[in-house]
Amino acid sequence: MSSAAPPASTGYARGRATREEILEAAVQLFGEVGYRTASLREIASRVGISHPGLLHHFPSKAALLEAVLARRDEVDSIALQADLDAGHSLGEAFARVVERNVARPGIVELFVSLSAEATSAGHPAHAYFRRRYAEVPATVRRDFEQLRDRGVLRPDVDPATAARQLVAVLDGLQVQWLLEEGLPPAERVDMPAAVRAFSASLMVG
Amino acid sequence: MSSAAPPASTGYARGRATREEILEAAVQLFGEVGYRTASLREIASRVGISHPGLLHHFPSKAALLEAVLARRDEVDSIALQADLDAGHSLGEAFARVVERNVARPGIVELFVSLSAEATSAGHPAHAYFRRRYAEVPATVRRDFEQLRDRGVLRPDVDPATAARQLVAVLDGLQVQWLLEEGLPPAERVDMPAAVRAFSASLMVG
DNA sequence: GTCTATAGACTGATAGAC
DNA sequence: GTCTATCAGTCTATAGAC
Repeated sequence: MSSAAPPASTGYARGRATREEILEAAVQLFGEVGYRTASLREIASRVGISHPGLLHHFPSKAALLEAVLARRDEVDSIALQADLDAGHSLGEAFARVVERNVARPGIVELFVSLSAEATSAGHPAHAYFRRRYAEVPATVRRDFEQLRDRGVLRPDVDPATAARQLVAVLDGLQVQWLLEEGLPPAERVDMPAAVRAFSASLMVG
Repeated sequence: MSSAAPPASTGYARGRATREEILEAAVQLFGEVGYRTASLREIASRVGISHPGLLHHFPSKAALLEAVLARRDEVDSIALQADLDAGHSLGEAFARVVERNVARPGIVELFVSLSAEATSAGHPAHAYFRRRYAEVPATVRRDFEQLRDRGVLRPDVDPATAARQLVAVLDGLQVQWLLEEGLPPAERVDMPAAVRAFSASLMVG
């Protein structure tokens, strides 16, 4: 499958490959300039097709955004679940998500740009991010409640507050990290280390 | 001065009033949809003039953005300094900044939108936010170092790491808070309380 | 100081050929 | 599945009248 196979009469294999390329280019450009400022023409030209060609695969710009978010969710949740299944704590699993993202700055840019943009009510990703920010801190809170019951969480730490703080630290560090682009690595935030340090500061001993 | 005075032959007083109105409307719209998506026509129409009328006061869109940022810096730094002069700790002064911002959601939206947008190298506020994110954590770090020397900071807390975390918590909570708009207040993050809780968790006993 | 008119460029989406 | 051509809308900025 894939690669340089000539377009078959079905056109199917070529179509699949292009769909992936489009999603990849869209992640990149949405990250660079945000959803609203990104143009279908620019995304299309980056994968070597015209913008009506792109619209054959995704019927509208908003549909393309939905597909981008659905794909990120799929990839991330599989990797996260694998880390949890391997016995890592939730905090450590988060740190490993960050570790992977540091290697793919486009993903970090995507979520920083989109979460800020989607803050406004009319944005096509508004509902997505509202759901995400309702669910993620709640999941972390439940995890912290279990840790508290097992005596692992520091007794003076409130699970709900700490969950919010962990998510906030994650998001806030990404902005700092992006704005330090080009600095010598030693002067940039070490995001995975910072996340681990914060998690550790919530636990006993 | 100000108010319903008829346009004098100098046109000066009227001009000053309009400049303030434009800046206010720009803060609002830049916050709502970001700098790039905001249009001069929309800002102009919100203050009841045409867009060439607006461009008489600010020669370009980027100049308008600069003026908005300069004005926010002025207002915020005066208020922050007043709190410090009144004997409040830096952490408490930050919490009070947040307290004021909660009453003016447009300001929170402005900084969340712009800091995310300005992450990309070509953005007209890129240099501004790079400077800001180099200076603010450094100032907090110096403050924490003094607290450590006076035995107020918990001995296991690293000033530099904690400074970064405090700034990150501030930024991250703003995103959470904006995405919880419309929820009953009890379910929304209490940002000032969360900032105070985080600051307190860094101090001894 | 504010306006109308306009230049010149870009946008998302559609029609229809191949 | 991809193209060219095009529609109807948007944008920043400028020219020039009043």
